Amino acid sequence: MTKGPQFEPVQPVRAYQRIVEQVEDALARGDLTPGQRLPSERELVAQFAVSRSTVREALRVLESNGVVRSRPGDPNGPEILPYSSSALRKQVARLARVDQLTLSELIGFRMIMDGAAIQVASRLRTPEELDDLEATLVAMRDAIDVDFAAFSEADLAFHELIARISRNSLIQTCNEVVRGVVLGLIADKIAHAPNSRALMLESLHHHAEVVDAIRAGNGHAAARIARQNMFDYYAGYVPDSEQETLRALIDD
Amino acid sequence: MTKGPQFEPVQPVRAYQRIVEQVEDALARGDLTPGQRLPSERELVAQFAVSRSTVREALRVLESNGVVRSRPGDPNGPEILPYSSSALRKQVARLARVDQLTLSELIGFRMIMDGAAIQVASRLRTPEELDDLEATLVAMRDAIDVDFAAFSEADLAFHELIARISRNSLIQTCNEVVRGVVLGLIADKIAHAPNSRALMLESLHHHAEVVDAIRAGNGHAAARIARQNMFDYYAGYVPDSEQETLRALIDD
DNA sequence: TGCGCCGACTGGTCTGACCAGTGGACTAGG
DNA sequence: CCTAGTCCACTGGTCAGACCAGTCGGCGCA
Repeated sequence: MTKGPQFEPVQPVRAYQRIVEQVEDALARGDLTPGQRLPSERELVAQFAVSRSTVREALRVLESNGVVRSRPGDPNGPEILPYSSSALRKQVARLARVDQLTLSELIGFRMIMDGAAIQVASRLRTPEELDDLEATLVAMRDAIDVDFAAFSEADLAFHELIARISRNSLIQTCNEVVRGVVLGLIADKIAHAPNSRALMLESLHHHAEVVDAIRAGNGHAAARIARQNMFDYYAGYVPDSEQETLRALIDD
Repeated sequence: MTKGPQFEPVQPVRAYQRIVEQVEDALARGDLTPGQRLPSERELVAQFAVSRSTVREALRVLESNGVVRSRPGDPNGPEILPYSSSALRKQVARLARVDQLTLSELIGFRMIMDGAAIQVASRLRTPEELDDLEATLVAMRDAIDVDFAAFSEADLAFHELIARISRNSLIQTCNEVVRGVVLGLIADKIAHAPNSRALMLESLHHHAEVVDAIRAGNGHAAARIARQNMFDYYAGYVPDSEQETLRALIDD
């Protein structure tokens, strides 16, 4: 090795950090499963042989990681949560706010991501899954008559299904997370747009075309339509100067 | 509205949570910028008019979100960190461990993601960026003679450049995060593989082909080669049963 | 000028206390 | 017997004050 020994900066391990590790390891090993309860804070004090402040600092870390949730007064201890994308979403939302991630980058990410997922899905889909997609279209149609929130939920179900068909739960999670952040930024504007209903109908139409293309096994076409749809749906909310960048993503 | 009023569960806002919000808002507004220091804990106690325990619980949350870092003995207060993907990576790593995300899903995600980024990049790249890519290839060649870690770093630079050319920092972050998690799982195995050097050479060769295809403006070919490369590079580390799923991702 | 000591800080941890909630057990009243 | 109300043990959230081991800047000594 030409570089010589690689020393890393040494830093003390905090007690609360070791508690966090122990809990997360227990979760990874399966000794702890979602729905179970952690002992109460005072009980943890005894088990870990540290002070309550230390236990609580560890719990705050676990809580912000989406691992547990504490509820005051609950006779059972903190609850072990099932994995949810909320912690990831928080990170991405922070990225968007603090790191100047623009709306057009978020949308561009979705266009790329969703297009790729649809392309993969159009090859892997089983006949049953095709039926499921059709069913989702019907649900979307019905939801239009309710309100935007309902339509949005049906749309989410569609994309979740696509991600599931692509056999990759990370895609599903990513899609869900970024979609959540995007909607958080502009859902109100869409919901109150005067042509909201027309937008929903057009989106539904595009979705149907996507499903047709998937049925035909034409992944390229399906992905292209999906990207076009997302562009039409969202592009109005990004500055004109950035619209061109997004438009460039439509064709592959 | 046909659904009636939608009540949301009301839950008390904790003091430490409001401190977290205040700090993150200040960051979002730009009142706080990376590199700056927060006041010391005892000073924050005075400013927020809460106890030190509360301040510390808030700091633990901020710390686990990658917003600040505390160092004992530091005469300056906690440091405001620039955004880094470390917090995101922690989430994805947890997802991988706890939520049974498989290695093949992580690799599949990268194949899809990176392929899409390369496809976009091959259209958007400027001549200068093409030169930068060539330069990265040279760096990779040199790094092979050093060790695997160096090669890995040069490879990271290549992918960062691709992501940057695709004009989307979220892609870059995602790529970096998932790449980090994958390497964390199998870097040792690759580094100590007997044919490690041959693998690196082959990978370099593929990268060169990708650059050629990008220069030619053939996004499809570039993406396909990149996916193939990633498959060759990593597939040996996933169970046979899952290799087929990955192989299906190579062609588009 | 250079070096080492010192002291004023830092964050990490601990102790012990109080409070407002929660929910189970217990009890009085139907 | 069952219900409704009370009570109480316990929860997590917060507080005040203390000690410790580090860190680092400045002062004074060689």
